Amino acid sequence: MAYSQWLKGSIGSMGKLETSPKNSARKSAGWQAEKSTMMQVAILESAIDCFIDLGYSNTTTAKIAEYAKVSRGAMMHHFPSRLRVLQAAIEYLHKKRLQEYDTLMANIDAPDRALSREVFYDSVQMAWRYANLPSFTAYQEILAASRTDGELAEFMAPVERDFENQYREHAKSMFPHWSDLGEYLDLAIDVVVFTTQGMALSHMVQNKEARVDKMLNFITDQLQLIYGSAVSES
Amino acid sequence: MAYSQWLKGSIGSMGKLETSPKNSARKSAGWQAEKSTMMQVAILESAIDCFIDLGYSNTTTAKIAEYAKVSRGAMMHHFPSRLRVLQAAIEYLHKKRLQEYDTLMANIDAPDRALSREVFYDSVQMAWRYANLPSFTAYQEILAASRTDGELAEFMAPVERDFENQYREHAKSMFPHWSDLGEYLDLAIDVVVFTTQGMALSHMVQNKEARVDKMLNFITDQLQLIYGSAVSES
DNA sequence: CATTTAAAAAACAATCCTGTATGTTTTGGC
DNA sequence: GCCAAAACATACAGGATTGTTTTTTAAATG
Repeated sequence: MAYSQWLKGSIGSMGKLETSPKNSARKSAGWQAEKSTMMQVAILESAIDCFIDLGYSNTTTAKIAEYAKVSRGAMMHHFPSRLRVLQAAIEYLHKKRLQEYDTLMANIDAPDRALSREVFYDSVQMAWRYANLPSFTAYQEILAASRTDGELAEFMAPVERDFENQYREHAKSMFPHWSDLGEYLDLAIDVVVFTTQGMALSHMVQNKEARVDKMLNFITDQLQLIYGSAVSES
Repeated sequence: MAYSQWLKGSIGSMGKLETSPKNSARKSAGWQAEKSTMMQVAILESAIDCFIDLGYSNTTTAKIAEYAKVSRGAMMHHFPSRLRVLQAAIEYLHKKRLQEYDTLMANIDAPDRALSREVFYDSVQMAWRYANLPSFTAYQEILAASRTDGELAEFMAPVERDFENQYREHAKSMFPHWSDLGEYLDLAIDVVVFTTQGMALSHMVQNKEARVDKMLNFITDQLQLIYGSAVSES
Protein backbone atom coordinates (compact mmCIF):
# COMPACT_ATOMS: atom_id res chain seq x y z
CA MET A 1 0.00 0.00 0.00
CA ALA A 2 2.66 2.47 0.98
CA TYR A 3 4.87 2.10 -2.03
CA SER A 4 2.00 2.70 -4.37
CA GLN A 5 1.60 6.29 -3.36
CA TRP A 6 4.46 7.85 -5.24
CA LEU A 7 3.53 5.80 -8.25
CA LYS A 8 -0.02 7.01 -8.14
CA GLY A 9 1.39 10.48 -8.40
CA SER A 10 3.88 9.69 -11.11
CA ILE A 11 1.42 7.91 -13.33
CA GLY A 12 -1.15 10.57 -12.73
CA SER A 13 1.25 13.24 -13.86
CA MET A 14 2.49 11.14 -16.75
CA GLY A 15 -1.12 11.07 -17.78
CA LYS A 16 -0.35 8.69 -20.57
CA LEU A 17 -1.99 5.39 -19.88
CA GLU A 18 -1.86 3.73 -23.25
CA THR A 19 -4.62 1.48 -22.09
CA SER A 20 -7.18 4.24 -22.18
CA PRO A 21 -6.85 5.92 -25.56
CA LYS A 22 -9.76 8.15 -24.67
CA ASN A 23 -7.41 10.00 -22.38
CA SER A 24 -5.49 11.39 -25.29
CA ALA A 25 -8.75 12.73 -26.69
CA ARG A 26 -9.30 14.79 -23.62
CA LYS A 27 -8.51 18.36 -24.34
CA SER A 28 -5.72 19.97 -22.42
CA ALA A 29 -8.29 21.83 -20.36
CA GLY A 30 -7.71 20.63 -16.80
CA TRP A 31 -11.03 19.00 -16.92
CA GLN A 32 -12.32 17.70 -13.73
CA ALA A 33 -12.39 14.10 -14.74
CA GLU A 34 -8.87 13.47 -13.60
CA LYS A 35 -11.02 11.56 -11.23
CA SER A 36 -11.23 9.10 -14.07
CA THR A 37 -7.47 8.72 -14.06
CA MET A 38 -7.49 8.27 -10.33
CA MET A 39 -10.06 5.55 -10.73
CA GLN A 40 -8.09 3.80 -13.41
CA VAL A 41 -5.02 3.83 -11.21
CA ALA A 42 -7.04 2.43 -8.36
CA ILE A 43 -8.30 -0.32 -10.61
CA LEU A 44 -4.84 -1.25 -11.86
CA GLU A 45 -3.43 -1.35 -8.36
CA SER A 46 -6.35 -3.42 -7.24
CA ALA A 47 -5.67 -5.83 -10.05
CA ILE A 48 -2.09 -6.18 -8.87
CA ASP A 49 -3.26 -6.68 -5.32
CA CYS A 50 -5.54 -9.40 -6.62
CA PHE A 51 -2.61 -11.09 -8.32
CA ILE A 52 -0.87 -11.14 -4.98
CA ASP A 53 -3.82 -12.15 -2.85
CA LEU A 54 -5.69 -14.50 -5.16
CA GLY A 55 -3.30 -15.44 -7.91
CA TYR A 56 -3.47 -14.49 -11.54
CA SER A 57 -6.14 -16.91 -12.70
CA ASN A 58 -8.36 -16.21 -9.72
CA THR A 59 -8.25 -12.52 -10.43
CA THR A 60 -11.76 -11.93 -11.68
CA THR A 61 -13.27 -8.69 -12.83
CA ALA A 62 -15.65 -8.74 -9.92
CA LYS A 63 -12.81 -9.10 -7.45
CA ILE A 64 -10.83 -6.27 -8.98
CA ALA A 65 -13.84 -4.00 -8.81
CA GLU A 66 -14.48 -5.03 -5.24
CA TYR A 67 -10.86 -4.31 -4.29
CA ALA A 68 -11.03 -0.93 -6.00
CA LYS A 69 -14.34 -0.15 -4.31
CA VAL A 70 -15.91 0.47 -7.69
CA SER A 71 -18.85 -1.09 -9.38
CA ARG A 72 -18.02 -3.66 -11.99
CA GLY A 73 -19.98 -1.67 -14.51
CA ALA A 74 -17.86 1.39 -13.91
CA MET A 75 -14.75 -0.65 -14.39
CA MET A 76 -15.98 -2.22 -17.58
CA HIS A 77 -16.63 1.27 -18.81
CA HIS A 78 -12.95 2.14 -18.62
CA PHE A 79 -11.61 -1.29 -19.56
CA PRO A 80 -13.98 -2.97 -21.99
CA SER A 81 -12.76 -6.48 -21.31
CA ARG A 82 -10.97 -8.52 -18.73
CA LEU A 83 -7.94 -8.90 -20.94
CA ARG A 84 -7.63 -5.15 -21.26
CA VAL A 85 -7.60 -4.63 -17.52
CA LEU A 86 -5.02 -7.31 -17.04
CA GLN A 87 -2.75 -6.05 -19.78
CA ALA A 88 -3.02 -2.52 -18.47
CA ALA A 89 -2.25 -3.79 -15.00
CA ILE A 90 0.79 -5.63 -16.31
CA GLU A 91 2.13 -2.53 -18.01
CA TYR A 92 1.48 -0.58 -14.87
CA LEU A 93 3.26 -3.19 -12.81
CA HIS A 94 6.16 -3.17 -15.21
CA LYS A 95 6.73 0.56 -14.80
CA LYS A 96 6.34 0.19 -11.10
CA ARG A 97 8.97 -2.51 -10.92
CA LEU A 98 11.41 -0.56 -13.02
CA GLN A 99 11.01 2.35 -10.67
CA GLU A 100 11.32 0.18 -7.61
CA TYR A 101 14.51 -1.23 -9.00
CA ASP A 102 15.96 2.21 -9.51
CA THR A 103 14.89 3.29 -6.08
CA LEU A 104 16.41 0.27 -4.41
CA MET A 105 19.67 0.43 -6.29
CA ALA A 106 20.02 4.15 -5.84
CA ASN A 107 20.89 3.44 -2.23
CA ILE A 108 24.18 1.90 -3.26
CA ASP A 109 24.85 3.90 -6.35
CA ALA A 110 27.94 5.64 -5.05
CA PRO A 111 30.20 5.70 -8.10
CA ASP A 112 33.33 6.98 -6.41
CA ARG A 113 32.95 4.44 -3.65
CA ALA A 114 35.67 1.86 -3.57
CA LEU A 115 34.70 -1.62 -4.66
CA SER A 116 34.86 -3.00 -1.20
CA ARG A 117 33.11 -6.13 -0.11
CA GLU A 118 30.48 -3.91 1.41
CA VAL A 119 29.48 -2.61 -1.99
CA PHE A 120 29.08 -6.09 -3.35
CA TYR A 121 27.15 -7.15 -0.32
CA ASP A 122 24.82 -4.20 -0.61
CA SER A 123 24.14 -5.10 -4.21
CA VAL A 124 23.27 -8.64 -3.29
CA GLN A 125 21.18 -7.47 -0.41
CA MET A 126 19.21 -5.15 -2.65
CA ALA A 127 18.67 -7.87 -5.21
CA TRP A 128 17.29 -10.03 -2.46
CA ARG A 129 15.03 -7.28 -1.27
CA TYR A 130 13.90 -6.73 -4.82
CA ALA A 131 12.88 -10.36 -5.07
CA ASN A 132 10.84 -10.01 -1.91
CA LEU A 133 8.75 -7.05 -2.92
CA PRO A 134 5.05 -7.63 -3.40
CA SER A 135 5.47 -6.50 -6.96
CA PHE A 136 7.85 -9.38 -7.54
CA THR A 137 5.21 -11.81 -6.36
CA ALA A 138 2.65 -10.26 -8.64
CA TYR A 139 5.07 -10.42 -11.53
CA GLN A 140 5.81 -14.07 -10.91
CA GLU A 141 2.12 -14.82 -10.92
CA ILE A 142 1.89 -13.33 -14.36
CA LEU A 143 5.00 -15.10 -15.60
CA ALA A 144 3.72 -18.41 -14.35
CA ALA A 145 0.41 -17.86 -16.07
CA SER A 146 2.15 -16.88 -19.28
CA ARG A 147 3.72 -20.30 -19.54
CA THR A 148 0.40 -21.82 -20.56
CA ASP A 149 -1.15 -18.71 -22.10
CA GLY A 150 0.36 -17.96 -25.48
CA GLU A 151 -1.24 -14.57 -25.80
CA LEU A 152 0.03 -13.52 -22.42
CA ALA A 153 3.48 -14.90 -23.19
CA GLU A 154 3.64 -12.77 -26.30
CA PHE A 155 2.68 -9.78 -24.26
CA MET A 156 5.36 -10.50 -21.68
CA ALA A 157 8.30 -11.10 -24.00
CA PRO A 158 9.27 -7.45 -24.43
CA VAL A 159 8.77 -6.86 -20.74
CA GLU A 160 11.21 -9.63 -19.96
CA ARG A 161 13.74 -8.22 -22.35
CA ASP A 162 13.32 -4.87 -20.68
CA PHE A 163 14.28 -6.27 -17.33
CA GLU A 164 17.33 -8.07 -18.58
CA ASN A 165 18.47 -4.86 -20.20
CA GLN A 166 17.84 -2.88 -17.07
CA TYR A 167 19.89 -5.32 -15.04
CA ARG A 168 22.80 -5.06 -17.41
CA GLU A 169 22.64 -1.32 -17.87
CA HIS A 170 22.53 -0.68 -14.19
CA ALA A 171 25.35 -3.07 -13.50
CA LYS A 172 27.44 -1.45 -16.17
CA SER A 173 26.92 2.00 -14.74
CA MET A 174 27.59 0.77 -11.26
CA PHE A 175 30.72 -1.20 -12.02
CA PRO A 176 32.22 0.75 -14.89
CA HIS A 177 35.43 -1.20 -14.60
CA TRP A 178 33.55 -4.22 -15.88
CA SER A 179 32.06 -2.59 -18.91
CA ASP A 180 34.78 -3.98 -21.13
CA LEU A 181 34.53 -7.48 -19.78
CA GLY A 182 30.95 -8.17 -20.70
CA GLU A 183 31.26 -11.86 -20.09
CA TYR A 184 32.18 -11.60 -16.46
CA LEU A 185 29.63 -8.93 -15.83
CA ASP A 186 26.86 -11.03 -17.34
CA LEU A 187 27.92 -13.97 -15.26
CA ALA A 188 27.88 -11.86 -12.12
CA ILE A 189 24.40 -10.62 -12.89
CA ASP A 190 23.15 -14.12 -13.54
CA VAL A 191 24.63 -15.40 -10.32
CA VAL A 192 22.88 -12.75 -8.31
CA VAL A 193 19.58 -12.83 -10.15
CA PHE A 194 19.18 -16.57 -10.38
CA THR A 195 20.16 -17.18 -6.80
CA THR A 196 17.98 -14.52 -5.25
CA GLN A 197 15.01 -15.38 -7.41
CA GLY A 198 15.56 -19.06 -6.84
CA MET A 199 15.48 -18.43 -3.12
CA ALA A 200 12.44 -16.24 -3.37
CA LEU A 201 10.53 -18.83 -5.34
CA SER A 202 11.60 -21.83 -3.32
CA HIS A 203 9.35 -22.47 -0.38
CA MET A 204 12.02 -23.08 2.17
CA VAL A 205 10.61 -24.96 5.09
CA GLN A 206 13.57 -25.49 7.36
CA ASN A 207 15.43 -22.53 8.84
CA LYS A 208 15.01 -19.95 6.18
CA GLU A 209 16.66 -16.89 7.69
CA ALA A 210 19.98 -18.54 8.42
CA ARG A 211 20.20 -20.14 5.01
CA VAL A 212 19.33 -16.94 3.23
CA ASP A 213 21.96 -15.10 5.21
CA LYS A 214 24.58 -17.68 4.36
CA MET A 215 23.66 -17.60 0.71
CA LEU A 216 23.81 -13.84 0.48
CA ASN A 217 27.23 -13.80 2.02
CA PHE A 218 28.37 -16.58 -0.21
CA ILE A 219 27.18 -14.82 -3.33
CA THR A 220 29.05 -11.75 -2.21
CA ASP A 221 32.23 -13.75 -2.03
CA GLN A 222 31.59 -15.10 -5.48
CA LEU A 223 31.08 -11.62 -6.85
CA GLN A 224 34.44 -10.57 -5.48
CA LEU A 225 35.94 -13.65 -7.02
CA ILE A 226 34.44 -12.95 -10.41
CA TYR A 227 35.55 -9.40 -10.19
CA GLY A 228 39.03 -10.53 -9.36
CA SER A 229 39.11 -12.76 -12.42
CA ALA A 230 37.84 -9.94 -14.55
CA VAL A 231 40.43 -7.37 -13.50
CA SER A 232 43.29 -9.84 -13.55
CA GLU A 233 42.42 -10.68 -17.13
CA SER A 234 42.23 -7.09 -18.25
CA MET B 1 5.30 -39.95 -21.96
CA ALA B 2 8.28 -42.26 -21.97
CA TYR B 3 9.29 -41.84 -18.38
CA SER B 4 5.82 -42.62 -17.17
CA GLN B 5 5.99 -46.22 -18.26
CA TRP B 6 8.15 -47.64 -15.52
CA LEU B 7 6.15 -45.70 -12.99
CA LYS B 8 2.91 -47.12 -14.28
CA GLY B 9 4.38 -50.50 -13.57
CA SER B 10 5.77 -49.61 -10.19
CA ILE B 11 2.60 -48.06 -8.91
CA GLY B 12 0.57 -50.85 -10.37
CA SER B 13 2.61 -53.38 -8.48
CA MET B 14 2.64 -51.27 -5.36
CA GLY B 15 -1.09 -51.41 -5.64
CA LYS B 16 -1.46 -49.06 -2.73
CA LEU B 17 -2.92 -45.81 -3.90
CA GLU B 18 -4.04 -44.25 -0.67
CA THR B 19 -6.43 -42.12 -2.66
CA SER B 20 -8.68 -45.06 -3.45
CA PRO B 21 -9.29 -46.92 -0.22
CA LYS B 22 -11.57 -49.27 -2.08
CA ASN B 23 -8.50 -50.91 -3.50
CA SER B 24 -7.58 -52.30 -0.13
CA ALA B 25 -11.02 -53.85 0.11
CA ARG B 26 -10.38 -55.87 -2.99
CA LYS B 27 -9.63 -59.42 -2.05
CA SER B 28 -6.26 -60.75 -2.98
CA ALA B 29 -7.90 -62.63 -5.84
CA GLY B 30 -6.20 -61.22 -8.94
CA TRP B 31 -9.48 -59.88 -9.96
CA GLN B 32 -9.62 -58.56 -13.39
CA ALA B 33 -10.27 -55.04 -12.35
CA GLU B 34 -6.63 -54.20 -12.15
CA LYS B 35 -7.98 -52.40 -15.15
CA SER B 36 -9.36 -50.08 -12.54
CA THR B 37 -5.88 -49.41 -11.24
CA MET B 38 -4.65 -48.85 -14.75
CA MET B 39 -7.40 -46.35 -15.23
CA GLN B 40 -6.60 -44.53 -12.05
CA VAL B 41 -2.99 -44.30 -13.06
CA ALA B 42 -4.01 -42.98 -16.45
CA ILE B 43 -6.17 -40.38 -14.76
CA LEU B 44 -3.43 -39.23 -12.40
CA GLU B 45 -0.93 -38.97 -15.21
CA SER B 46 -3.44 -37.08 -17.28
CA ALA B 47 -3.92 -34.69 -14.42
CA ILE B 48 -0.18 -34.08 -14.33
CA ASP B 49 -0.12 -33.60 -18.06
CA CYS B 50 -2.90 -31.06 -17.63
CA PHE B 51 -0.84 -29.21 -15.05
CA ILE B 52 1.92 -28.99 -17.59
CA ASP B 53 -0.19 -28.14 -20.62
CA LEU B 54 -2.90 -25.97 -19.09
CA GLY B 55 -1.63 -24.92 -15.70
CA TYR B 56 -2.96 -25.93 -12.34
CA SER B 57 -6.01 -23.72 -12.17
CA ASN B 58 -7.06 -24.51 -15.72
CA THR B 59 -6.96 -28.20 -14.98
CA THR B 60 -10.63 -29.04 -14.98
CA THR B 61 -12.20 -32.41 -14.38
CA ALA B 62 -13.45 -32.50 -17.94
CA LYS B 63 -9.96 -31.89 -19.29
CA ILE B 64 -8.41 -34.59 -17.18
CA ALA B 65 -11.01 -37.07 -18.35
CA GLU B 66 -10.48 -36.01 -21.92
CA TYR B 67 -6.72 -36.45 -21.59
CA ALA B 68 -7.19 -39.88 -20.04
CA LYS B 69 -9.67 -40.84 -22.74
CA VAL B 70 -12.22 -41.65 -20.09
CA SER B 71 -15.67 -40.35 -19.50
CA ARG B 72 -15.97 -37.78 -16.79
CA GLY B 73 -18.50 -39.96 -15.04
CA ALA B 74 -16.05 -42.84 -14.88
CA MET B 75 -13.48 -40.57 -13.39
CA MET B 76 -15.85 -39.17 -10.83
CA HIS B 77 -16.60 -42.75 -9.88
CA HIS B 78 -13.00 -43.32 -8.81
CA PHE B 79 -12.35 -39.84 -7.47
CA PRO B 80 -15.53 -38.37 -6.01
CA SER B 81 -14.43 -34.75 -6.25
CA ARG B 82 -12.02 -32.55 -8.08
CA LEU B 83 -9.98 -31.99 -4.96
CA ARG B 84 -9.52 -35.72 -4.54
CA VAL B 85 -8.19 -36.16 -8.05
CA LEU B 86 -5.80 -33.30 -7.63
CA GLN B 87 -4.51 -34.46 -4.28
CA ALA B 88 -4.06 -37.97 -5.59
CA ALA B 89 -2.24 -36.58 -8.60
CA ILE B 90 0.02 -34.57 -6.34
CA GLU B 91 0.92 -37.60 -4.26
CA TYR B 92 1.53 -39.54 -7.41
CA LEU B 93 3.71 -36.78 -8.78
CA HIS B 94 5.62 -36.65 -5.53
CA LYS B 95 6.56 -40.32 -5.70
CA LYS B 96 7.40 -39.93 -9.32
CA ARG B 97 9.75 -37.06 -8.61
CA LEU B 98 11.46 -38.87 -5.80
CA GLN B 99 12.09 -41.79 -8.11
CA GLU B 100 13.26 -39.54 -10.90
CA TYR B 101 15.69 -37.95 -8.52
CA ASP B 102 17.11 -41.30 -7.53
CA THR B 103 17.32 -42.41 -11.12
CA LEU B 104 19.12 -39.28 -12.18
CA MET B 105 21.55 -39.24 -9.32
CA ALA B 106 22.28 -42.93 -9.60
CA ASN B 107 24.27 -42.10 -12.71
CA ILE B 108 26.90 -40.38 -10.63
CA ASP B 109 26.58 -42.39 -7.47
CA ALA B 110 30.02 -43.96 -7.68
CA PRO B 111 31.14 -43.90 -4.06
CA ASP B 112 34.73 -44.95 -4.64
CA ARG B 113 35.15 -42.38 -7.32
CA ALA B 114 37.56 -39.65 -6.45
CA LEU B 115 36.05 -36.26 -5.78
CA SER B 116 37.33 -34.80 -8.99
CA ARG B 117 35.85 -31.78 -10.64
CA GLU B 118 34.02 -34.14 -12.93
CA VAL B 119 32.01 -35.56 -10.07
CA PHE B 120 30.95 -32.12 -8.93
CA TYR B 121 30.09 -31.13 -12.44
CA ASP B 122 28.00 -34.23 -12.95
CA SER B 123 26.09 -33.44 -9.79
CA VAL B 124 25.36 -29.95 -10.98
CA GLN B 125 24.43 -31.21 -14.40
CA MET B 126 21.99 -33.68 -12.94
CA ALA B 127 20.44 -31.04 -10.73
CA TRP B 128 19.94 -28.93 -13.81
CA ARG B 129 18.39 -31.81 -15.67
CA TYR B 130 16.17 -32.47 -12.71
CA ALA B 131 14.89 -28.92 -12.85
CA ASN B 132 14.06 -29.36 -16.51
CA LEU B 133 11.95 -32.46 -16.24
CA PRO B 134 8.28 -32.10 -17.06
CA SER B 135 7.53 -33.26 -13.54
CA PHE B 136 9.37 -30.24 -12.23
CA THR B 137 7.14 -27.96 -14.25
CA ALA B 138 4.07 -29.73 -12.96
CA TYR B 139 5.36 -29.44 -9.42
CA GLN B 140 6.01 -25.74 -9.79
CA GLU B 141 2.49 -25.24 -11.03
CA ILE B 142 1.21 -26.79 -7.87
CA LEU B 143 3.60 -24.84 -5.67
CA ALA B 144 2.60 -21.60 -7.32
CA ALA B 145 -1.05 -22.39 -6.81
CA SER B 146 -0.43 -23.28 -3.19
CA ARG B 147 0.72 -19.76 -2.46
CA THR B 148 -2.84 -18.49 -2.62
CA ASP B 149 -4.59 -21.71 -1.66
CA GLY B 150 -4.26 -22.42 2.03
CA GLU B 151 -5.66 -25.91 1.84
CA LEU B 152 -3.26 -26.83 -0.91
CA ALA B 153 -0.37 -25.24 0.96
CA GLU B 154 -1.12 -27.39 3.97
CA PHE B 155 -1.15 -30.42 1.76
CA MET B 156 2.19 -29.49 0.23
CA ALA B 157 4.11 -28.73 3.39
CA PRO B 158 5.16 -32.31 4.16
CA VAL B 159 5.96 -32.88 0.52
CA GLU B 160 8.33 -29.95 0.57
CA ARG B 161 10.01 -31.22 3.69
CA ASP B 162 10.39 -34.58 2.02
CA PHE B 163 12.32 -33.06 -0.82
CA GLU B 164 14.65 -31.09 1.38
CA ASN B 165 15.38 -34.24 3.32
CA GLN B 166 16.00 -36.21 0.17
CA TYR B 167 18.41 -33.61 -1.05
CA ARG B 168 20.38 -33.73 2.15
CA GLU B 169 20.32 -37.48 2.58
CA HIS B 170 21.50 -38.06 -0.93
CA ALA B 171 24.22 -35.48 -0.64
CA LYS B 172 25.39 -37.03 2.61
CA SER B 173 25.62 -40.47 1.10
CA MET B 174 27.34 -39.14 -1.97
CA PHE B 175 29.89 -37.00 -0.19
CA PRO B 176 30.45 -38.89 3.03
CA HIS B 177 33.45 -36.72 3.84
CA TRP B 178 31.04 -33.85 4.38
CA SER B 179 28.75 -35.64 6.71
CA ASP B 180 30.42 -34.11 9.72
CA LEU B 181 30.39 -30.61 8.36
CA GLY B 182 26.68 -30.12 8.01
CA GLU B 183 26.92 -26.43 7.49
CA TYR B 184 29.05 -26.58 4.40
CA LEU B 185 27.04 -29.39 2.95
CA ASP B 186 23.82 -27.51 3.42
CA LEU B 187 25.31 -24.47 1.80
CA ALA B 188 26.47 -26.52 -1.16
CA ILE B 189 23.01 -28.00 -1.60
CA ASP B 190 21.41 -24.61 -1.42
CA VAL B 191 23.80 -23.19 -3.97
CA VAL B 192 23.00 -25.93 -6.44
CA VAL B 193 19.27 -26.08 -5.83
CA PHE B 194 18.59 -22.38 -5.77
CA THR B 195 20.67 -21.67 -8.81
CA THR B 196 19.33 -24.44 -10.99
CA GLN B 197 15.76 -23.80 -9.99
CA GLY B 198 16.20 -20.09 -10.37
CA MET B 199 17.45 -20.67 -13.89
CA ALA B 200 14.66 -23.07 -14.67
CA LEU B 201 12.02 -20.63 -13.50
CA SER B 202 13.52 -17.57 -15.10
CA HIS B 203 12.34 -17.04 -18.63
CA MET B 204 15.69 -16.24 -20.13
CA VAL B 205 15.21 -14.43 -23.39
CA GLN B 206 18.73 -13.69 -24.52
CA ASN B 207 21.22 -16.48 -25.21
CA LYS B 208 20.09 -19.09 -22.83
CA GLU B 209 22.34 -22.04 -23.65
CA ALA B 210 25.59 -20.16 -23.23
CA ARG B 211 24.51 -18.59 -19.96
CA VAL B 212 23.32 -21.86 -18.54
CA ASP B 213 26.58 -23.50 -19.49
CA LYS B 214 28.58 -20.75 -17.82
CA MET B 215 26.47 -20.95 -14.71
CA LEU B 216 26.78 -24.69 -14.38
CA ASN B 217 30.53 -24.48 -14.68
CA PHE B 218 30.65 -21.65 -12.23
CA ILE B 219 28.60 -23.52 -9.68
CA THR B 220 30.92 -26.46 -10.07
CA ASP B 221 33.84 -24.26 -9.18
CA GLN B 222 31.98 -23.01 -6.16
CA LEU B 223 31.29 -26.52 -4.99
CA GLN B 224 34.96 -27.32 -5.15
CA LEU B 225 35.65 -24.18 -3.23
CA ILE B 226 33.15 -25.00 -0.53
CA TYR B 227 34.50 -28.48 -0.33
CA GLY B 228 37.97 -27.13 0.04
CA SER B 229 36.88 -24.94 2.93
CA ALA B 230 35.16 -27.87 4.53
CA VAL B 231 38.10 -30.25 4.45
CA SER B 232 40.62 -27.60 5.43
CA GLU B 233 38.52 -26.86 8.47
CA SER B 234 38.22 -30.47 9.50
C1' DC C 1 -31.55 26.17 -17.45
C1' DA C 2 -31.67 22.70 -20.85
C1' DT C 3 -29.45 19.53 -23.60
C1' DT C 4 -26.10 16.42 -24.82
C1' DT C 5 -22.59 13.32 -23.59
C1' DA C 6 -19.90 10.71 -20.44
C1' DA C 7 -19.83 7.94 -16.24
C1' DA C 8 -21.72 4.67 -13.25
C1' DA C 9 -24.88 1.07 -11.84
C1' DA C 10 -27.81 -2.71 -12.63
C1' DA C 11 -29.80 -6.36 -15.15
C1' DC C 12 -29.29 -9.93 -18.54
C1' DA C 13 -27.78 -13.85 -21.61
C1' DA C 14 -24.26 -17.22 -22.63
C1' DT C 15 -20.69 -20.15 -21.24
C1' DC C 16 -18.22 -23.08 -18.29
C1' DC C 17 -17.44 -25.98 -14.30
C1' DT C 18 -18.61 -28.74 -10.42
C1' DG C 19 -21.24 -32.08 -8.08
C1' DT C 20 -25.04 -35.16 -8.17
C1' DA C 21 -28.46 -38.06 -9.80
C1' DT C 22 -30.04 -41.25 -12.96
C1' DG C 23 -29.50 -44.71 -16.37
C1' DT C 24 -26.71 -48.39 -18.83
C1' DT C 25 -23.16 -51.80 -19.28
C1' DT C 26 -19.86 -55.00 -17.58
C1' DT C 27 -18.08 -58.27 -14.28
C1' DG C 28 -17.65 -61.96 -11.03
C1' DG C 29 -20.06 -65.23 -8.15
C1' DC C 30 -23.61 -68.78 -7.88
C1' DG D 1 -27.32 -68.88 -17.70
C1' DC D 2 -28.96 -65.46 -13.83
C1' DC D 3 -28.10 -61.70 -10.13
C1' DA D 4 -26.04 -58.30 -7.60
C1' DA D 5 -22.54 -55.06 -7.47
C1' DA D 6 -19.23 -52.50 -9.61
C1' DA D 7 -17.84 -49.75 -13.31
C1' DC D 8 -19.05 -46.65 -16.65
C1' DA D 9 -21.86 -43.15 -19.24
C1' DT D 10 -25.27 -39.50 -19.69
C1' DA D 11 -28.11 -35.83 -18.07
C1' DC D 12 -29.19 -32.23 -15.06
C1' DA D 13 -29.12 -28.37 -11.39
C1' DG D 14 -26.56 -24.67 -9.16
C1' DG D 15 -23.02 -21.34 -9.11
C1' DA D 16 -19.66 -18.40 -11.06
C1' DT D 17 -17.71 -15.45 -14.61
C1' DT D 18 -17.63 -12.85 -18.71
C1' DG D 19 -19.34 -9.57 -21.90
C1' DT D 20 -23.40 -6.95 -23.40
C1' DT D 21 -27.37 -4.19 -22.87
C1' DT D 22 -30.24 -1.19 -20.54
C1' DT D 23 -31.17 2.22 -17.20
C1' DT D 24 -29.91 5.80 -14.15
C1' DT D 25 -26.96 9.49 -12.52
C1' DA D 26 -23.63 13.09 -13.01
C1' DA D 27 -21.25 16.67 -15.57
C1' DA D 28 -20.14 20.15 -18.91
C1' DT D 29 -21.33 23.26 -22.46
C1' DG D 30 -24.13 26.58 -24.81
